[in-house]
Amino acid sequence: MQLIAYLQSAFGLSDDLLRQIDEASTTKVFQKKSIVLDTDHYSKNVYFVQEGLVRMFYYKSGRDITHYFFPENSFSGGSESVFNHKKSIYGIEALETSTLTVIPFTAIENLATGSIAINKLIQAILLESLIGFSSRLQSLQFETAQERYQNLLEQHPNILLRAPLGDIASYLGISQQTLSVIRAQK
Amino acid sequence: MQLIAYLQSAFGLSDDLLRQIDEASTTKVFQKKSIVLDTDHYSKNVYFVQEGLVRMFYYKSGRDITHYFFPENSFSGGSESVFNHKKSIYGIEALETSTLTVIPFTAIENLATGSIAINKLIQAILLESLIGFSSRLQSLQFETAQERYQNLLEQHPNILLRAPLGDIASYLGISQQTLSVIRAQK
DNA sequence: CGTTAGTTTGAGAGGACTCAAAGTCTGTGG
DNA sequence: CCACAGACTTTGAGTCCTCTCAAACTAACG
Repeated sequence: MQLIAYLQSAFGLSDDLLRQIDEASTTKVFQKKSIVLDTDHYSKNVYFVQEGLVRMFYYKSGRDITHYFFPENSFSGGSESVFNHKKSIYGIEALETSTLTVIPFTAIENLATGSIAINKLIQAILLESLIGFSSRLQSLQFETAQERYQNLLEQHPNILLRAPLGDIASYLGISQQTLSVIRAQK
Repeated sequence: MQLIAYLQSAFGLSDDLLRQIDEASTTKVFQKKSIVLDTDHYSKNVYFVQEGLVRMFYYKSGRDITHYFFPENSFSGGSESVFNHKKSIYGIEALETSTLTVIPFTAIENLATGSIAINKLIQAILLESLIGFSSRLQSLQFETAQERYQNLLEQHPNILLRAPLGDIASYLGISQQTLSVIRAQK
């Protein structure tokens, strides 16, 4: 789905706001395995995944860790760095050839100074992100690797099919070998 | 510090808004070990800790888990349930006799329909909460129990002194016994 | 069809858990 | 002011999950 259509259906923004967002944004195709956004850069962009699958990742002690997967019709962008003015430790990689709409967040911020609706949109995105973190936290703290895999399998079976095992392992917080073992026993 | 003074210094809200928030809020003293908010209830209140220390907790498989500690000058309240309309799994307990200001979030929401500044306040609270979760997640995923304890010791040494070990252990995501062992060796 | 990335398998090690029991602290009633 | 009960903390033994290191497979791509 296209960004504007999505915003309209999910948030019911006025035509005028939609037009302004549309004008500020650009849509680009990223090849499979290409880097959409490097780690450790300043970036005030938000990416809307129109088509395809991307992963947000970062480096921790030299390892590549998957922070999150973003399939079609989702917003990706290092929340913290977009809202703060900090360097983002996160990078974004296209796992499939993907069509992304790049939205400069500064444009959203400008609109936000004059529109309550846009503020609500921002809050909705923040809240969604918060809920995601919260459930991730619970899962890491209380579930075994096995259970986490099982949940992913039930909730996002397509990701299992579309992303490399290594990326999934780091997303689940386990080593690739462990994931392999878990997957074998079933 | 009192809520209004805090809001003024941290967010620079207008006198008019401050007055409205003040009028909607009430301040109460909770005895040590008393329950400020039960788990599994609907609650649209936000609590500002003027004095004392409270912990937010929930039950997971029959165990009492500390979600977070809130010392003086911080806002407590089950973010997710305040913003959604869901039951909160979180409860709040006073670890010390504490003075709390209870703010009905509906009042904030009402003000938010007409004030960009209030929207920014809401976003700031959400963002802070997001950053907190994020660092918690990282810590759980990559640090050993030992390191997590060490960090808490460095960043919030007072909590170690003011809260029971069992509550701290569940906050760190380890058993009380393990925390005891870690604390002994050093 | 060979090179490289991705996945599986195995052995051994270590951290944290559980269950269990002993020891210490704290506050209340005598 | 002391003694005792209940809460809190420590210590120990044994177990299990997940990790690392290492090596063998397998699939993908030019």
